[in-house]
Amino acid sequence: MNYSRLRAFHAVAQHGSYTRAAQAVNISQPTLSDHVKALETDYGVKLFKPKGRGVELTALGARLLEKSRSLMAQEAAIDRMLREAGDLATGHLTVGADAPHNIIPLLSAFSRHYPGIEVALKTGNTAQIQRDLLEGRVDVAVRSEAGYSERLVSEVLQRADLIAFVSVDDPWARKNSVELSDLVGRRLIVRERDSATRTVFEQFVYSAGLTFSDMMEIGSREAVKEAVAAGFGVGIIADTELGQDERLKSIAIRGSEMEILEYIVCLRERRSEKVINALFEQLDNWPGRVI
Amino acid sequence: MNYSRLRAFHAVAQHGSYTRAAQAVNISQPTLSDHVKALETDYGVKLFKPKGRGVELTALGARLLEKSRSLMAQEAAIDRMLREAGDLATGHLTVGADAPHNIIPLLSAFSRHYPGIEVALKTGNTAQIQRDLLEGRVDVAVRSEAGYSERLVSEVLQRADLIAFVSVDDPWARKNSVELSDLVGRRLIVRERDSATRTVFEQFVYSAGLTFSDMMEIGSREAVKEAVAAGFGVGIIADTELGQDERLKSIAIRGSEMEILEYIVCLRERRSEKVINALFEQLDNWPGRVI
DNA sequence: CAAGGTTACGCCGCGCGTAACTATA
DNA sequence: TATAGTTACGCGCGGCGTAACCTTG
Repeated sequence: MNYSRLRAFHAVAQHGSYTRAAQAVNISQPTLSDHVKALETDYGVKLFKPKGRGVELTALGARLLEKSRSLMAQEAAIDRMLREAGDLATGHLTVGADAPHNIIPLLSAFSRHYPGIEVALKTGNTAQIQRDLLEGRVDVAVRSEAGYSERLVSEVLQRADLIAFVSVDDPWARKNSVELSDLVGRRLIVRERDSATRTVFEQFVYSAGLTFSDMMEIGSREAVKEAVAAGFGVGIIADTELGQDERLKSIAIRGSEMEILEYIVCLRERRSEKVINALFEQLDNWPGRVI
Repeated sequence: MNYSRLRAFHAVAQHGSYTRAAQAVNISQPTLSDHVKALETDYGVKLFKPKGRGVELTALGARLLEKSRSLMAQEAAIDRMLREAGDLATGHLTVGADAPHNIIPLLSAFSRHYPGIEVALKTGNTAQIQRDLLEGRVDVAVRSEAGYSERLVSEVLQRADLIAFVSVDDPWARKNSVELSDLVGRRLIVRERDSATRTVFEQFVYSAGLTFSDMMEIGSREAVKEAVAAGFGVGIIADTELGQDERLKSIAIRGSEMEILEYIVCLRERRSEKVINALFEQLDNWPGRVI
């Protein structure tokens, strides 16, 4: 008796369709098909029969579903018990982040608070992090958009505004703020497409009906700062990310609030795990949290 | 929740020791240790505590054992249901044999009787077959000795006697029987050591206090026959294996009944599986069976 | 032709064993 | 010193996804 196979059967039986089950449990449909077939040939039984262009349970399949329900319930009970029993004296927490910047102080505090928990931080682009999260390779993720999926829950980690910044040698170095439209004449230094900063910025630019002809695209936050410091043009960045750099001067952008949000996200079904819950609690009590 | 890990915990908890559990479930002890540790660190809990030079359950471990017992019972119930539901209209049966000779007619009849069952025959030496059987790569095995292990059950497939045989041109070709001691002066053609035939033969020779100086060892049944047909000497073989060969004459060996048994063996816990049971029933009703 | 299921195939990680190491009586 | 458990490490199979194919309304 192989549990992967039984789980596959269970999912298909409960959803009444391979396709829907595959979506629901986030496993490819051919895999489910394989597993169910393996179950059937191993025991020499028939669990589903074709119906229309879908499938339906055989009598035996229906009996099996009853039993598998009860088994899954048992499993859930065990899982719940163990999760509730965890004392946070030991364990591990793996965080995935596309931009590790804002999460680090939180993790450092968390780690001090729960010294027995091994904390790991995994970086990657947003898509990688998303997959890692769905497939359990990370416990929580830090991302710039809230969860798309029904399967995810999130809380705001940080709220920031996009600002412009220039070199202290720049003619604008004396300004404290500009209009979005003022940027049109300048060369802009921005992050690559599909970075959170860039996405938000372009969205605002678009809704303001503006276009910029002279944009320089640079692949990392640090490199953007260096380029601006070297006088290449006006940088765009989240205010929290600018840091203290003597060579740079920040400039607010009036009128449009270019808000950029960062979320901490986890799978809904794992939200209640002791370690994950502890992290969210840490966040709720976070003095440095700007909302 | 990972079932391998839970099973590992269950085994260790029930047997009260990693070592004993490892023997009982036929999994190496480090593997069990790994799995239990993974369970513990994943949930941040402690399930066993050291005691003397063994381990004992923690309070949480004891609670988990209760639940895991119930889950294992559920599993067994599902397994039983599916096994009993099998209708032998489809499925598969893999047989391992060191000497495929005697099993083939049985399998052929079985296959005719249950055309939906895919029958496969896997050959190999006795040790390989033994491992395949214990690790589930074959459903049943055909072997010359009954199961050593408590975990195996067996039935006699065939009972045969060792006989001598010579070329029809041999001076002995007119004899119908000889004494074991008569063989001393002749060159004997035998199978390799650790073949069933050889093992039984040597055992009888030893207990009769005889020694043979002129033995020719040949690596296959067919090659032995060819060598004897070519006049190299006197062959030793199971009577059922001689077949019809115009060039050969069989000669009984008087006095000592050199009996050689072949068993069909399976894991005790799988004896009741529909397909396996059907094979044993086929054997019980086997007209060609010589006992 | 579109929606759903199956077959074919290749990759990767988990589960496993072996061997070396550590600890306890 | 012997027995029980842990750590280290490498291998192979099973679980998985992608892509192509088949089937039914």
